[in-house]
Amino acid sequence: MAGYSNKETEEGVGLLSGGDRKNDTLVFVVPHKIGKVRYDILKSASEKNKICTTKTFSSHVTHVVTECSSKAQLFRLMKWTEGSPLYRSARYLKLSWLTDSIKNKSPVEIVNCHLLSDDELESKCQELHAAKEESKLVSKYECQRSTPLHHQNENLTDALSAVEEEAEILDRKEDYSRALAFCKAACSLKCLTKPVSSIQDIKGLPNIGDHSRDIIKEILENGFSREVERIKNDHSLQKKKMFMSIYGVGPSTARKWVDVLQLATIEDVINCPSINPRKEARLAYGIAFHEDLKQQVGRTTAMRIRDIVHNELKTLDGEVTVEVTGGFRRGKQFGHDVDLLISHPVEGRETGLLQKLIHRLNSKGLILHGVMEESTFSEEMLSKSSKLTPKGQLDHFEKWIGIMKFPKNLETTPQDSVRDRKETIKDEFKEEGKKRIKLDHSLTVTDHNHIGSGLQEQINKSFQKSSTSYSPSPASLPSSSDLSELVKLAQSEREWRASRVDLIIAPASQYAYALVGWTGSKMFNRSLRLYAQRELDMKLTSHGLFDMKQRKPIQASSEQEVFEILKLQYRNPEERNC
DNA sequence: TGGCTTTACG
DNA sequence: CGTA
DNA sequence: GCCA
Repeated sequence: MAGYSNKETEEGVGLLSGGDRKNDTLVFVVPHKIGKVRYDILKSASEKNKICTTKTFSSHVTHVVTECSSKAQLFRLMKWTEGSPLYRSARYLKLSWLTDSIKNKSPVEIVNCHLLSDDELESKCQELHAAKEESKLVSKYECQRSTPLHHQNENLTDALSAVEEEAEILDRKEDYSRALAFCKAACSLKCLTKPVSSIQDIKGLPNIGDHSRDIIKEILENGFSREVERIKNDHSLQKKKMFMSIYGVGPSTARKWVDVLQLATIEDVINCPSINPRKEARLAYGIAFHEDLKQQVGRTTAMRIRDIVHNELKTLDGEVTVEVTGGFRRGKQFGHDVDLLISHPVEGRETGLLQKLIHRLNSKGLILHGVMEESTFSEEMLSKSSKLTPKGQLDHFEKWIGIMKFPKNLETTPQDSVRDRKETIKDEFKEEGKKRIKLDHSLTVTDHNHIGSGLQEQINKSFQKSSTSYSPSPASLPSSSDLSELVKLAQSEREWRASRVDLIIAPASQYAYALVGWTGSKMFNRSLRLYAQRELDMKLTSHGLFDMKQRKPIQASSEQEVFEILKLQYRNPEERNC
């Protein structure tokens, strides 16, 4: 078929199929069903990408694109005759070929879904119907649905996320909620099992109103949204986004740096005399190690950090458990930080562990920077509306938020190691049932023992190899958080990579709730908590669940039990990627 | 038109 | 204000 | 912005 399209025209211009040379492509956009405004949008977008379009048919036309649903309909409309040699010379395609080409910035290869069907009756009707049925089944709360990490509508959710990000950075009060709205709209698309191909497909989806629908509609029709393109081309916004990727910088600081101080790069920040984060060490480390921290942590690295931490904990108490939570537990291959949930099967034996752990890690030179957070949590706080609860009488630390040094010589990522790990995790999920706690506290511990000891040897070797780069803090670290000192350290030859790590301690009684909370996603938790409050009159946190009617806390010993109490179908962590 | 998860810590 |  |  492709062979026939390689032919000579009157002017002797050789035409190749697939548009090997952009200049050879002339796209006839059939005006029927396409308004003037839309044609102008398509035309200017095409021209930007050096694709020529025309409103009139001629012998130079190489591609005919149309909104008509079949070739038969098109020929009837144009009053063409099927047999005419003139019309046979071009390819007959759906408009999606042009919009895909605009997205691709060059004519794309023609695939099956671009072809205009010959039949008037289409199987598409069926698809539409199925999609419509599906969207009716999308429930109101995100926590009632299965939301996989990868889905069928990433182009649309990316667009909505872009609008969401813009709202997050604007500093009007109502924008916070606008951002939430776009986030929810994207979530509704994430749980669909088929790509949205027509605006009909999103009829009945929750959380998609006028604005989101218009954005989706525009992308379906033209391949892009003018609002999203505007956001992508907003340089000031992009700078703020970049600054917000610094650990310790939020919307307010990013706005100040771009709008007031007129900074554009990390170098500008480092060299800006009016920025002196001496007071806030966290920010100084965030700026200095931005290169390290913006790079995503791989799954294998996350698991190794877990093993390192577990090894240290085992010297303190053999029964302690460590679980990787956060995005990795939901199946992500990369993450911006590593969340480790630490617990002990015996209630109370977890107290004081975190301090000792940090001390040990520090003495081995594995800690770059960190902040301990005290916990004042008590049962009454769940029920009490008043905020004044006196500080905990005991030194009780709930979490450590910091930056660890990960030895580069452990960074090797053999493929089978990755696969092994994935399977281990999957098995843990499968087993996760009635005997969750038991598994955590027996089988998994012994399982990791083996991996751990080999690792310990490697770490020990690293220490011997270069005692200077791993010498314990604070000896090798600048005593103050002087930014230029830290930048020097960050830019020096070092044998470790800085990684963001969160260590969280949970007593056995709170473990199930902590696991749900720290596994996320953030959106899943918001939805879960809103649902608990609205539908059950219960208050959910990462510490527990409180029944507001009975005025008493409700215990749970596994994630399954938490879902059960909340009258929700259980969702695997991989299904919580809202 | 009010509410949008949670809410303390550093 | 930023982080979880 | 979306919903009750």
